[in-house]
Amino acid sequence: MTAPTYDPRSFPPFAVTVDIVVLTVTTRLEVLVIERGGDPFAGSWALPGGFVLPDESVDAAADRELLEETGLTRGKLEDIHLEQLGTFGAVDRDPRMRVVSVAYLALSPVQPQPTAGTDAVAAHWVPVDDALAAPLAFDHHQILAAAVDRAGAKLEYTTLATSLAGPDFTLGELQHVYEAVWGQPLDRANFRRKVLATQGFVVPTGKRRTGKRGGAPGRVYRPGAGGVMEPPLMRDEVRL
Amino acid sequence: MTAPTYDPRSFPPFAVTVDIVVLTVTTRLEVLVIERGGDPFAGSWALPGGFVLPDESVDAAADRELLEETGLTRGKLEDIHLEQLGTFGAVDRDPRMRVVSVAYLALSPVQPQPTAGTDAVAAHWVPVDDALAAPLAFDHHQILAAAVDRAGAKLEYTTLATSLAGPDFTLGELQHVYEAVWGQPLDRANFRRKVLATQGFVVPTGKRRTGKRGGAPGRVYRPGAGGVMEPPLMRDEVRL
DNA sequence: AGATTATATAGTCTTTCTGACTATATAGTC
DNA sequence: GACTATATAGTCAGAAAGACTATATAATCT
Repeated sequence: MTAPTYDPRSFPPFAVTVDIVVLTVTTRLEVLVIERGGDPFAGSWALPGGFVLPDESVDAAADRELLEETGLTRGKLEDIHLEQLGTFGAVDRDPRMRVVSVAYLALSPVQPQPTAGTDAVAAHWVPVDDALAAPLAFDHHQILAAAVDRAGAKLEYTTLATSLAGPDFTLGELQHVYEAVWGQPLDRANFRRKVLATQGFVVPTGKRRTGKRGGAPGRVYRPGAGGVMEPPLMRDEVRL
Repeated sequence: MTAPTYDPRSFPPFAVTVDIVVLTVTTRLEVLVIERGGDPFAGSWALPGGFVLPDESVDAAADRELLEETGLTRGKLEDIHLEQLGTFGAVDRDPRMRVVSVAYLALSPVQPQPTAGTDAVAAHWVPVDDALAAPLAFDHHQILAAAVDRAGAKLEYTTLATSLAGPDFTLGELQHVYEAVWGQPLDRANFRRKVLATQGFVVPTGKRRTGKRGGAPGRVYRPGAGGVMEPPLMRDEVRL
């Protein structure tokens, strides 16, 4: 090994940060970004995030940052799916110093007014397509792309879409989540059949709700307990 | 944010390491472990790994460690699948200092005699079941369990099993890879049908090979170019 | 040598699931 | 009141999987 003995007194010091891709679905798939105030990448969009503190785990840092950026209280936070996405550790990903960033994917059923961080930058929701087309700071384009890929893949074999569809939803709204994330239309009848046949996907509430543009009022469901769909719900192709 | 402004001159310093779960299939699923020489966890098994150096990316560190531990040359390394598994960042995962470890999963078609590291510890292959039953150092039990889960899941929807089956293999040997990773028997005829029907899974070499215990000589295949299986090849249940 | 055992390969049949499609009811909008 | 959007129920053909049978080949046991 090039590194000598595992010695507590001599190791290369790194900064470790967390970056969070918070996705939500309105009419389209959107992501929470902040506008950078200072250099480098001043004025560019970036993902919310920050340093991991010495006395907190990396996962706890992600929890904390999500809370701080979205202003969500602890109780509501439990409704937000948060999972580790991957770690990005290129040597020159931050021009100032050596930073290793652990990226997280969060799925929010609501779009809270984001809180501007203490570094006084604006935070807001933007369509994912716009964010991917814009020049993002650091390697955040790569991170965002990975997050969208992961989200799309997870909708195939888990019931995670309910995490994006709100506290309750009609099957039409749930279908819209799939179509927004996958960027492709689905057959309504077949989608219904699959969702209703999957144990633990949705739970009927007994209520009905009418959409904005008319149409018959659909039954309202809550997220079920289930996790894995087997066999999966599949899309045509994976968009690259 | 609790952390003040993103300031290059004041950040909490972390040690960043990589840990590698190298899996292979012989008669069973096996993992490469090292025997720790010094404290903490002296005498315990641990995953191979080491510090990320200041001038290399995290991915490059994983490449390097794999090379050093297995003694594989660059050319052969290309045959070994290596992917990031996840990052483990609990506050007290190393009793000596704050260490964040990026874990990798490697799938080796061969079992090279492992090289003892410069820290003079023995490295050897052990059955995964034994490793999971033994008291592993640090949080390596958790990492190994995550690796086995990931490997099992990936065999379902990718053609990655060929990375574990050797440079060439019969369908019986490929089936044995699945059975070793999943810990469950598969129907031979149905397995053949699925593999041969999946584009890019295997490529016939035209040769035949006889096993150790007799039986008709099977056709020998090479890994195909394909990546994703759709629909996936499924097992009965996910073992937890 | 012949029986036994292990493996490889081809094929059948039934059930399940999907994709494509039709029909009908309900609610808002032009 | 016609039109449009949505919700829900249902049909039908094809694809795929699970369970199973049959047959051929090679090593090993007796």
